Amino acid sequence: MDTKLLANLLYPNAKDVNYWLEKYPKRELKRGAEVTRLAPSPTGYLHTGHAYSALINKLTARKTGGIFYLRLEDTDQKRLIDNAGDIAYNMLVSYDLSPDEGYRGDELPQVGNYGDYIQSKRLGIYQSFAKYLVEKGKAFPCFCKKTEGLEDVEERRQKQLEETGEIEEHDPCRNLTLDEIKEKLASGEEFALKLKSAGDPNKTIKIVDLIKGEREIRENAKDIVLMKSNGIPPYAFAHAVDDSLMGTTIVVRGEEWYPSLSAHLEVFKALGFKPPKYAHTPVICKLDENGNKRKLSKRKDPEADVRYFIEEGYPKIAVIEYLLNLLNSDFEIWRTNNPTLSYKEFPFSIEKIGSNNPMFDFVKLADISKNYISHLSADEVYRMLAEWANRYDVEFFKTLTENQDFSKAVLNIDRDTPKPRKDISKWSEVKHYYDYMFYGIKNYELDGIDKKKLKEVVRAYMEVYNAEDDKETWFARIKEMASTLGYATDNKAYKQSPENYKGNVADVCTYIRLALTGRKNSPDIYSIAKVLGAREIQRRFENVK
RNA sequence: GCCCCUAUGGUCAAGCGGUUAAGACGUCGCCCUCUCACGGCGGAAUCAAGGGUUCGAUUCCCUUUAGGGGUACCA
Repeated sequence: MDTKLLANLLYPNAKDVNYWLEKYPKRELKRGAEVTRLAPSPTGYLHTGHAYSALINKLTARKTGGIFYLRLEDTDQKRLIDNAGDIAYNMLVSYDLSPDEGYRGDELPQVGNYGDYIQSKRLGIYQSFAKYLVEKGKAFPCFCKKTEGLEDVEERRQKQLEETGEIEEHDPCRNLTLDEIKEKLASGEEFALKLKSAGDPNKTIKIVDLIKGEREIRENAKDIVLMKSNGIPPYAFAHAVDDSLMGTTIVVRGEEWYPSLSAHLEVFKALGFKPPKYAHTPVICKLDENGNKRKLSKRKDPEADVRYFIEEGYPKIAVIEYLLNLLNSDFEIWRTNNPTLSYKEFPFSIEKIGSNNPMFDFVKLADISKNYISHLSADEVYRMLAEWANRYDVEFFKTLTENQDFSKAVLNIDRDTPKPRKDISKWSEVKHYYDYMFYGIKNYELDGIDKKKLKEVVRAYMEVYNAEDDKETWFARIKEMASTLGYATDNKAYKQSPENYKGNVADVCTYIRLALTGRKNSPDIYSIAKVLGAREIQRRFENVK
């Protein structure tokens, strides 16, 4: 068969591949520098798994002095969603995972010399390489009726299995003669371009996966589709062409790609390109209703969308550190040893990524987040909280910003100490946590409380309260008052013979706390009183008395 | 069905032929304490099962089981 003729027949207008090869010369980078990329499909949101990959990519590029770029894989027209590219880019930026190169949202121009970074804008490039493969006799047109989605394929495969007992991997159209092809073309039949696989499934090839290590996989033998009949390449071909031309050195992708690796490798080989290194990452899972592990799913799990964490008000760094902890489990040890360093200083290693699919753990996330927040200053907390509230709780934002000093004072309670409180894990919790500070007391937690004693204590305390007291005199005063009312001021004495007392000083404090906050538990009441101020305190006492 | 991946406490996991099997979260108890947190101390809890290989297996091999993924003109 005259493949040159065929190639011209199929792609009469395609440029020679050398045009592109010259346009996109090899990157000049220092030794060891890795070029990584995130290549999401713009389908409406950025998956938590994307953030996870992006982190690996970004850290690897930074560590080696390389480049991390963003490419949009919009080759499936059925699933495209408006603005999805923007969403993806903005999410990366907001998590401090901005790409160094590539697509930057619909507003900003792309950066880098290897664009376009949107696949649908690269059709000419794919055509050239498709034509090249035809010329080399490594690809052929297939005129079979195209299938529409998974059901069709399953049906066809099932039928094939029943008829022949096995699934034919080589496509019958690879045997079409030039005349037959010409005829079909002339009658206007659409064609898909398929790889004429030269692989032998009984042979294996050795590969090295950065995460899985050395492996042997079967050679590909499937005549996979290189160009769909609509002229757009599917993932496999676009991947090989783009990552070669763009100079990607490490492809980080989910483990779900691992089974198709041999096919991808064959495409690289056919193209005459050296394949990149691969890192197939574990997939983040969760436990479903039936107790089974399963992949985080966009439809069922809100946490599959990274925007969820922002909406809930988890600090971005906390989310990143949680992910990092999943990636390299020694991160935690490093973190405790280096409590003030940025996670960016952590010696991240792709090889240390485990191969188990981790379960997403909100409790752990909350813990990391609480630790992170506890180390922030009141100013920082205020800033981040206000930023969050401004978008997600406007009413609270108003309250918060109406009196900045007061808000900051509230947020500073038990904060500026060697052992700061760790009780806030996300911004959406704060309003409820401190509602008695911002909104007054709606209702009192009175179950199990002796109201007579409560009133008695509050009345007595009103008499002796002095807003000028420092903490020690403040407490001394409470003790004194407690004592005259018949409460124990010494815990041990109280424990030994509780019958001699009305209660102990802890109970007295509980009454005061109740009057001040409406709650039985709260941060330090001395600080709370200070922040509330003398007038407000009097008011609150009056309410209870 | 076929192919691939994975398997250490409830969760995340160190480990890479000989260990009292780290650590973190959670959980439980105690201490500290004006409550709650924080902090400190301590406890309970793990090598999926069965075969090999070996002087010796959590570690290497096989089988089973379980879970995940793939088997698309989706990525």
